[in-house]
Amino acid sequence: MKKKLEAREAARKLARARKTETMEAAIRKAARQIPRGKVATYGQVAAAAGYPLHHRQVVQALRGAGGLLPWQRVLGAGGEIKLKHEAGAEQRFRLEMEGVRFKGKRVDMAAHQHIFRTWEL
DNA sequence: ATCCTGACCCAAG
DNA sequence: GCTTGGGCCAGGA
Repeated sequence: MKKKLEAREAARKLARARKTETMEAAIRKAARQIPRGKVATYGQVAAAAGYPLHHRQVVQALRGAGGLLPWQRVLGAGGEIKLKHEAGAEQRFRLEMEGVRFKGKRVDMAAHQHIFRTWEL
């Protein structure tokens, strides 16, 4: 009885997990395309992954994947770093190490914005 | 099912 | 530059 319910619950959970995994995988794939010295916005990464309007999930994906991704190359609209305090300082530091130049508080997007290759979608 | 939250985005004033 | 309001979406309590 109870066992059956548990099994069903587990299956449901798995299906959900796999679904989101696909989306996150696509997002990670897109994020990985950003080369050193280049950057992209959350919205662009989401769109490049095939999920426009899912900029928020990009955050989830980046947080989850942790150090396996060039998370520092993903910025908010206008080239703004959206992280706070220490994390934000580290992101800026990492980018500067890659040669990314800042215009005040924002990244010089005109010079460093990565153009995603549409045929890789 | 509802409510809240988040490394968001954008147009207005 | 600023704040405000509205829109978007998935995940967790």
